[in-house]
Amino acid sequence: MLALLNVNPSSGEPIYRQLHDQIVSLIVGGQLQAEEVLPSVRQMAEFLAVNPMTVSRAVQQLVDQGWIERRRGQPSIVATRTDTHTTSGSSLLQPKIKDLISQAQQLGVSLAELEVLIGQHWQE
Amino acid sequence: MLALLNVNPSSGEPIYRQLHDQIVSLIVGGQLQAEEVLPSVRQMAEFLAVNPMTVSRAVQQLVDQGWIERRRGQPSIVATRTDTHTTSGSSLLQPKIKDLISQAQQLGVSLAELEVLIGQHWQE
Amino acid sequence: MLALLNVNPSSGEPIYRQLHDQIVSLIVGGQLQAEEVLPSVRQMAEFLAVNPMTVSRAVQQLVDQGWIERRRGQPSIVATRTDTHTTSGSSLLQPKIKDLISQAQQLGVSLAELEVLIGQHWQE
Amino acid sequence: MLALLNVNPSSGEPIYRQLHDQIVSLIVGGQLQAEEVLPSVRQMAEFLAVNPMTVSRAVQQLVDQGWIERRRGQPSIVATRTDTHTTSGSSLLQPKIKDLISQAQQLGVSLAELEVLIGQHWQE
DNA sequence: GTGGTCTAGACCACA
DNA sequence: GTGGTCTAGACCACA
Repeated sequence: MLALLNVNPSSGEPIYRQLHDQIVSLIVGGQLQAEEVLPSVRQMAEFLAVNPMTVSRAVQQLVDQGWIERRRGQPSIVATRTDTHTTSGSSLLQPKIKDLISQAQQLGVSLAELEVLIGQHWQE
Repeated sequence: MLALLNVNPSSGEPIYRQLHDQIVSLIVGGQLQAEEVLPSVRQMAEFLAVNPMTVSRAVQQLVDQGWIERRRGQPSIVATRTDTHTTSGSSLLQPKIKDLISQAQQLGVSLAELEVLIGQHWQE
Repeated sequence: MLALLNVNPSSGEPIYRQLHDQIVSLIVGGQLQAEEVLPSVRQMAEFLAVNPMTVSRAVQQLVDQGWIERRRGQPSIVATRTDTHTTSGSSLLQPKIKDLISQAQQLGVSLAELEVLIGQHWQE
Repeated sequence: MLALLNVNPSSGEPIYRQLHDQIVSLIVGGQLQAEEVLPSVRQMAEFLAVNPMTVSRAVQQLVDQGWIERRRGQPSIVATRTDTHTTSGSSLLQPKIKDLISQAQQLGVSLAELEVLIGQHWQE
């Protein structure tokens, strides 16, 4: 599963947030199944070449939000499906969609034009 | 023109950038014509209830990028159209489109689904 | 407001959690009003003689849970009343009450006895 | 007796302590009689689906505190009643009562309200 | 001035 | 082995 993670320290996005979002995506996307064991914080930190605290912070948020369960002294696991997880992938996209649409409308770009633009970039 | 501006201080996006992007959009979208007079920094700051420094920073960037011209002792105006402005609306959308697509793909959302989602939000 | 805070580093309870719980109690208890400005992280850290990161962590959680709003470059404020805040004081007590009752019942202590015990300790 | 035990690994309370407190409660509450034979560490661990080391740690503490007696090659038993055990149920409740009261007072919940809340949860 | 991020390193509790 | 907490200190973005 480590191989599915990657992080860009020089992106504007904080590392802990990149990691958080990636793991959420993996869970919602189905690459990570409920009850599946996660690599330890130290393993992820070493693999990504970042400080364990940074990884821990991402994991902490995932726990707070109910995506991950920590078990004392044992590796963490993907939480069993609950209300939180009913989140469909599409609802995660919503903020970005709204943001894009409001900019497009302000620019006078039509829905049709926008869909063409998206189609063009989809393949890359 | 003030009425066209609005800003969300609790959004993740820095205020100065929100303001900058909105003004660019207004120019590219045609709501702001070349040579049109802009409100003063103070007026905008008061209207938006933000710190004048913040407005100033947005305006400074717009000047640096050639969107706005400052004239000694007189109100600033939208710059006369030059190379810089040939920017089409669609190229301004590009970063957000790329960002959206990469998240959608990670979530396993198909292009068709994405277009449906966008269609749904377009009307609001 | 600083004077309302205090923290015991040698308690088993993590400092950041003590602080978190105290601030929630102050909000729910009404000592902190909505929109009220909070001391800065650095001020609290200095007053409590703990590391700013520790304070920051408590505040971060409060933000995540909607109790506090952070505003870029400006002091944080108690969030305007929302769903989150509808929490009555009594619902915050619930976990401890349940825990106490289950131990009492296991010990064969009756409800009446338990209430006497609580009455005895209340004055102290 | 196994059926009287249960443990919640995702509770904040360490498992070994949950187990310890439960067994003490069973002894003080009279469900476990003096000289009564206890299940082996392995049996308890298997039944509760926890690490045997964890059970062992709880049992060790019970031995240290005189609640349980270990006998070479034979199952452990509940210790014969001695001074240690004169502990009344109510004194075991004391820490939790104090903790609950201090939180209630900070939240501005009155003694009367608290007793109503406890009454409500008692039946469940 | 405000808060946010990250690191390195120490030390602890739990299983 | 696992994760949790805390510190000291550096550096950055925003208002």
